[in-house]
Amino acid sequence: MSEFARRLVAWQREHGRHDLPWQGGRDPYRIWLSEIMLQQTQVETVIPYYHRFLERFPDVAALAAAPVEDVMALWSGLGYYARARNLHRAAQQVVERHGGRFPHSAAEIGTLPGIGRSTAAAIAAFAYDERAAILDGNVKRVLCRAFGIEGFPGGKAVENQLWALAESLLPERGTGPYIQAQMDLGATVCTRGRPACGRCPLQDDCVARRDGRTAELPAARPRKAVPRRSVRVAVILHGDRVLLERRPPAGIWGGLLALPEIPEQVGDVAAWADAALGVECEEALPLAPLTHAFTHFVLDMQPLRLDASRVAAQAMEPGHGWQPLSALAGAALPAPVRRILDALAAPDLFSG
DNA sequence: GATTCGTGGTA
DNA sequence: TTACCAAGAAT
Repeated sequence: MSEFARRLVAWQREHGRHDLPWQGGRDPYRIWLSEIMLQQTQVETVIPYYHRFLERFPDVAALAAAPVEDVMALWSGLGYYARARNLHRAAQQVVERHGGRFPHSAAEIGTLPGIGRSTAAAIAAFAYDERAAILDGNVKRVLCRAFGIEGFPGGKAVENQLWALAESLLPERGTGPYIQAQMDLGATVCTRGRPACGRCPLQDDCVARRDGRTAELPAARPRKAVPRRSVRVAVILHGDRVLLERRPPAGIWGGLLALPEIPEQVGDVAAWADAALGVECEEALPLAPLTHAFTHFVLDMQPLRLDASRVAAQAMEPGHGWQPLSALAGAALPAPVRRILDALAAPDLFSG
């Protein structure tokens, strides 16, 4: 075993994380679920979602048999909703193509939707002790600092270099504890800002530490201006219901329920609601605006409240998007839509 | 190879 | 306030 791996594993035994909800077992379903939820998402955010999801879908068969809408609802607020759609699709593939038995090799696991090279390796290592390297944000940061790797690690060239390095450092046995050690070190010691080098098992050999360059490695993503967009959305109320629309599968908030967007050129919003949605409304009243920041753009949202005076009976039938306000807690809503509707139910008395 | 996908935490 | 980005994958 390389000295690198030996020190990491020894450190992990003493100082790593051993009591996370998805640790301690070998159920590939639970490991898989945790790995998907943890993609680009921090541990503390995932934990409550993980428990709720397992309670509703205790195994891959239960997940495969569920309507995708139920899956999306349990993912509401977690972001990157394609993960939930892919998770559901993959569960159905496991049932149909693998007889309900999760595939046993990283190569096979990696063919399932939503599972790439790193996630496949993590599942295979934790569930089946397969010897396979991972390369997530933690590992990239640890390797870039320890070995003084230059260049943005999200770029293809540097990433290939890191994959090769990660493979070369793999111990012959005990991949699970080793990759857990890499992730734990990155998450708790070799952090992005203010790394705790004094507690690091690699400090004697770390290039970034030696050269005083922990703030420069790994290299930051190249700059890019973040575009800003603004949109008006309609909060149309009728009795105890609000009108929501199912977003198309692809694109932002794919498959979720959202507030209808008011086209930019519309002047008379009430007239638009009548013509476009078949809802006769009173005058539109502005609610508190909010800003929602995505990774790649910023969205300014101006919600307008409209009270429907008359709605076609057909439009009130199930499937037409009128959701009872009481059912929103379990609905598949994006975070800002949930925020707008929550404010509707409990207005912030101090906002003025 | 570059973009597109959420959300919340941190400095 | 702004910038950055976390157990990445798909296109």
